[in-house]
Amino acid sequence: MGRTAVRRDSKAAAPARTGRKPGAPRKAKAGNIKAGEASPYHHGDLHDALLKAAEIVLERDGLGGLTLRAVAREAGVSHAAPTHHFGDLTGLVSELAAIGFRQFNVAMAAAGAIDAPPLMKAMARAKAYVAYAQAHPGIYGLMFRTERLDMKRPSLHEAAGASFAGLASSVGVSLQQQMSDEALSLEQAAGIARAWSLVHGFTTLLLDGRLNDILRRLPKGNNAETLLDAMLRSAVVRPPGP
Amino acid sequence: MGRTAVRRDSKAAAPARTGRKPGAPRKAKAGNIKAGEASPYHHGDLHDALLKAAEIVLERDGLGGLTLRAVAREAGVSHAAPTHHFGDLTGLVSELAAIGFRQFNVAMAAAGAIDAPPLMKAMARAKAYVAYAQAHPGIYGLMFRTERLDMKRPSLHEAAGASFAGLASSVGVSLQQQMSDEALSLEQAAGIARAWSLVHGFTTLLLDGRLNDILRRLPKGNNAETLLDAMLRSAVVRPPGP
DNA sequence: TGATTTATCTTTACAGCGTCAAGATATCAT
DNA sequence: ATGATATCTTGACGCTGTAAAGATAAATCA
Repeated sequence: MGRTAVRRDSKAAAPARTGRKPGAPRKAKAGNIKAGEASPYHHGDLHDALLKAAEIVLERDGLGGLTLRAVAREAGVSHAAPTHHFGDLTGLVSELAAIGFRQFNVAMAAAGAIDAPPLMKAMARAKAYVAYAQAHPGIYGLMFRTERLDMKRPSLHEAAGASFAGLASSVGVSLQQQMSDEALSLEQAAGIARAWSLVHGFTTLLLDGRLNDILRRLPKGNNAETLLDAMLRSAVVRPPGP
Repeated sequence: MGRTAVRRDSKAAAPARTGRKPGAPRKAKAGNIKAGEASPYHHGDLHDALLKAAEIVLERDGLGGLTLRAVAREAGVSHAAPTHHFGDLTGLVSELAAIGFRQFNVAMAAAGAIDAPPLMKAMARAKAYVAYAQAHPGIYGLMFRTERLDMKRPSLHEAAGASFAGLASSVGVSLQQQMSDEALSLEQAAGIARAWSLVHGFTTLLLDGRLNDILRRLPKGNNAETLLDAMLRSAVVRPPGP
């Protein structure tokens, strides 16, 4: 009775969506929306469109601005549309993180493909690692924001696992040993932990602005990259010997 | 007009608060509430009580559960009470992070006070670093969740700066050089970045569960501590040479 | 002391959020 | 063609942060 509902959403949200009465003549074969047309009731490829919108929102408004409703607005659909495709916010965030891991894996594979002595290769990989994070700070942050992820999601679990495998193999742990769930020697494990901790720690500190004081006080001509270089040079990479 | 308000808060929130009509005989000198008494209108030391409540909520419900209203409920006050003391959620979170940095600084100072050769001291400090984070995972996470902090808050800025100073000095940068905002050599900066990245990276990976796979496959009798030990042993600590 | 100012806390209100349920619409299978 | 199913919208609810206004106690001052 005495309860007057108030509409709160979709104020100036999606353009050209209102005012289409039942029975509009939209056809639009799946996955092939003509540019410029008003959006049809069935989007066609909303799943991917939402993920792209999410990436835009994330890098534009930061993690705090990454909400289901903001993504829906960005994609021009109703606020509840994402639920159907991702279940909940954790689902969408997890899928976005999975995309990040896959992008990351591609970048790391490219960096590892060069022909160079082991030490040079290791440095190139480390630089590619940091470079990816700097190019996609929002996504990299997401990839390691465990409390907002569902690591059991197959796509995320797989992509993150591939990243880890790449890292391990670059430190000298054979792929065979990885797959078989075999035990690691303490030295092998330490090698993985050391390499990963060093580069991940540097990356997160850098992205979080925790190195700003250091960077500001560096000798002229230096920056985050040269600092990374110097840091890696000073961190001797020992081959995993017996 | 047709707008019926609905009460939504304080369902079974604070005990023994309702039913105290105007003119109750509470006196309670500031900062000295007798245990068991019903809470007075003026709490006396709500600022600290809220911070303690916040820490409880954080370690119990995680970062997602750390809300102004949850903290107010935990402290037994109205949902808007925290605003007066901290301005907004960022303010409260930042104060909590500042407390974390101060606790952390105490722990690190204790670890650095031992009498041992430099290498042993460095290892002891690193272990103390990780140990603090493991003992207070929620707070440690907060201390580095930059997007939720206001680093310009004096208390936080100061406490975080002290942490950094302690770190730098433990790597051989004189306090005098730090205070004077003097330039750092690339080697000095690399030394700081390397030590911090290594230990911070290990800590965050560990707390985020990213090392679980490694830990599970370690030889019998090993755990996160022995892995850290092995990692630090393999990371040669070079003295900051000229 | 008594009056007034100030600090502290509560109440009320509102918009944004995630999420569920129900309805509308388009595509697919038969 | 027709029924089933997938996709998307609408509406509602309780949660959140936060602003504004009211209530109460403490502090200050005459």
